[in-house]
Amino acid sequence: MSKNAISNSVIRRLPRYYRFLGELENNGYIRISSRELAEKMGLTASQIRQDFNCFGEFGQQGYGYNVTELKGEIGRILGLDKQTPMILVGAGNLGKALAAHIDFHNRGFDLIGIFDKNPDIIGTRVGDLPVMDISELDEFCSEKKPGAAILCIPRNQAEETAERLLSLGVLAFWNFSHYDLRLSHKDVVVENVHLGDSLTTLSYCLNSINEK
Amino acid sequence: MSKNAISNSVIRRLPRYYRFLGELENNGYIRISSRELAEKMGLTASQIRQDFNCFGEFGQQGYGYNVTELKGEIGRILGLDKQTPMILVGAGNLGKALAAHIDFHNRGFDLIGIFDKNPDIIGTRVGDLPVMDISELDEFCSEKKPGAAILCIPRNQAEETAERLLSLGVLAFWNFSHYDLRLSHKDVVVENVHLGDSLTTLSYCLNSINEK
DNA sequence: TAGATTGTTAATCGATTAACAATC
DNA sequence: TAGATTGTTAATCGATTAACAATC
Repeated sequence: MSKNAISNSVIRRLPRYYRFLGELENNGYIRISSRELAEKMGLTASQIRQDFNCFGEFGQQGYGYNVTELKGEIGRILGLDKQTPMILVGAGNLGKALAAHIDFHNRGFDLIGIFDKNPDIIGTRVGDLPVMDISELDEFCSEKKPGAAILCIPRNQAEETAERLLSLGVLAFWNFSHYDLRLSHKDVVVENVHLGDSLTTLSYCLNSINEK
Repeated sequence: MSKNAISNSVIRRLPRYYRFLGELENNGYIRISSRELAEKMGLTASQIRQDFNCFGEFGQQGYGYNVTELKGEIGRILGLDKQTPMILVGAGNLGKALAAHIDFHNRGFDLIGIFDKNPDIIGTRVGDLPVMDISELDEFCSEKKPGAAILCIPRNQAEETAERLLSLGVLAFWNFSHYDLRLSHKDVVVENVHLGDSLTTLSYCLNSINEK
């Protein structure tokens, strides 16, 4: 569908477009111009038009963009019109919070299994899913074929677990372990989330305003 | 301390440098060259030297960088040599997970208070802090003067709560509510975290490899 | 039709990479 | 001293912004 290679900067803005268009839709907007959207999002109209034109022509001269239609297009570009089965490995505080907090279905995924190795956690429920023993992982994957996994496990288990999941056919990782997963395998998709780095950035910014 | 305006791209890399240098230190490294560090981090040696030179001269020709010394310098740049008192507003799943999961002290902050408005949560403990009633917020802030806050509250309460905290002297926000905080106040520091956007990006990347 | 706004090309700006003199 | 590697300037590359013809 995409024309050429899409730059990372553009990709990172797509979910935000999708989010804003959803809000506009909820607020009853039927159409919006690039100029108006730019103002709301803190971007330039040029950039918005350039971004959209990576994927096609979604607007109409003299009119602008139809909000619902554009949201639909971007949703399809993001792959939100279908759901990839996903599992969670590591049901500690953070894992449970994500399982409960995230609207997986609207993000292109379906959370179908949760695993941990702690006997105190195994058997408890998170939402409507039971936490399973990590020893059941192989069997579960053979049967249910999850294409993606959330890693909420300690740093030192991340690489080993990732390798195991790869061999079981998992292609994509949402990785919260403090480890920069850059697996040698090609065609593996990783989104590393470093919450600590995010907070550290806040520290930098807070301190640099104090200096002025 | 900083020479000129530092670009956002550089700022975003600083926490990652800090993290890698910590690892190197733990693994017994005494010195490292930009070339070697670049290889480990997946950057170029040029970029690393450019980045560091925004802040000063931390290396030595013919030798490279002393790991501990460089880590110390970057830590100071990031403001990690002191801790800003911080509060958490919203002690649901995600709030509790962050309170338990994040090494605040090593990120330049000190978590000193947790607030919620749900009576079922008020009074429970998260780590060694009790969850306080949000009605005690004003008094607490007047006394303890937190400079930063984590917002783990629903979207529709984010702006109002942020305004209230601002009036109480809070300068910086680590914002997990699904709302792009861009407050009109100047000198307000915000780090918006959109976990949903991160997962959506994973969806895009997963789907684009499938197309090839 | 006239006005508005897109899609797209050209110009600018900023970030990354390459090169090399300085120096440990 | 010779070798290594920085700090820094210059060259390249890519992303953002400006401009405008196309067209609804």
